Amino acid sequence: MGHHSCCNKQKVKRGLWSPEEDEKLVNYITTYGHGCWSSVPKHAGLQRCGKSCRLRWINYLRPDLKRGSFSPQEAALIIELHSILGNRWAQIAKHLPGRTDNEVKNFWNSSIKKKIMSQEYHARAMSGFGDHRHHLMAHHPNNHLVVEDGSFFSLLGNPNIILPPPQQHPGHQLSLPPTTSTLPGMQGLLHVNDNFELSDRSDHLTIDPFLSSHDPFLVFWNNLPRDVDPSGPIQSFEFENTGSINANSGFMFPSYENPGEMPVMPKLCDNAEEISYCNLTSMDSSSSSTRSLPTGICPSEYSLIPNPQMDRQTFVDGVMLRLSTNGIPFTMNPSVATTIAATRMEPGILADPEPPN
DNA sequence: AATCTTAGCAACCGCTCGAAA
DNA sequence: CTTTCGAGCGGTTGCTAAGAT
Repeated sequence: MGHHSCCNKQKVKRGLWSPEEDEKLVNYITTYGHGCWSSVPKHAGLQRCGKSCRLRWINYLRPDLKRGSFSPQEAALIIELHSILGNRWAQIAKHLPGRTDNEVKNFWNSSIKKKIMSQEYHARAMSGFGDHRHHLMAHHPNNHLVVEDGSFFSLLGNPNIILPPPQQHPGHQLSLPPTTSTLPGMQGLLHVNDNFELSDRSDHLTIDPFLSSHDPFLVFWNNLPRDVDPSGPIQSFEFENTGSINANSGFMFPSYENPGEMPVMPKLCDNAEEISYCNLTSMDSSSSSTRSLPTGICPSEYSLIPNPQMDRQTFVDGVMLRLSTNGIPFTMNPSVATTIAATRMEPGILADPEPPN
């Protein structure tokens, strides 16, 4: 088992880096940039291979690294992302500013992996390490939906929730399956009936934290009026106490008319006016109903890391996340709305369209 | 106190991918 | 089209320190 090809050409040092080596590498890269990594050790005066230099810089010397132990929020995010992305550490790390894929991988293998095996830890992680209940509150008449609670869970963690690109759906129509049981990763959601309950406040909904990672958005949808006209003017609605939420009474999770269609990232736009909508047609009961689902997310007030390569977009800071459905604005606390997820992203969905030549 | 075990972490290795020749 | 090379990724190894025996 020999060294990498770039390491065979010269005598290279291996093993831990000395402070002197670190200093040489930092001085060189901060002055000249890394350029071609294979030429870095020569120019920096290091007896290392370029690959080793690259790794040392990326995983340890980069100035934007966070260091230190992972916060509970980061741990919860890693768990959430891993449940969707699997061992794609680089993808996961992209959503953790200042963390490297190596760091996330080590943390997972040395810490989370074992703990998550136990049901107890799993429940704790999903509960957000804090308050044991999440709260969704709809404030009428301002039509603001506020998710209270500083803990983490995903808004759109369900890949099935992401809409196909509009160009593939001129009518923006999605059909919903009669049951969610066949949707991947949705097993737990069938228990939603048993764990959702309404508090004594008519506009106050309490969700069992163990299931809260499953899209509070859906709770919101389930309480949207059924007679919304997506083509009509902006209208208000009431978020009513309709009794217990019945997962069977309305649609839960959108599927795709064509299973081969790719889910896409919600469109990100610069202002609320650009938010667009899709209709969802429920076909799980004798009478169909149509609701409007926002396909646009307005991040104008927030620090968003846009990256076309990302599978998910992470909100880093911010006060409130302004969303809108069917022309009806509402806000969400981004400390809760940590991630907006999608399994795939179509080119051009995130970025502004190229101007015509 | 000595030895063994374990956890955490840094670094390495082999592989894939994409760009360039 | 094929080859080469660099960058990046995920799996794995190996070192060190702390804890257990």
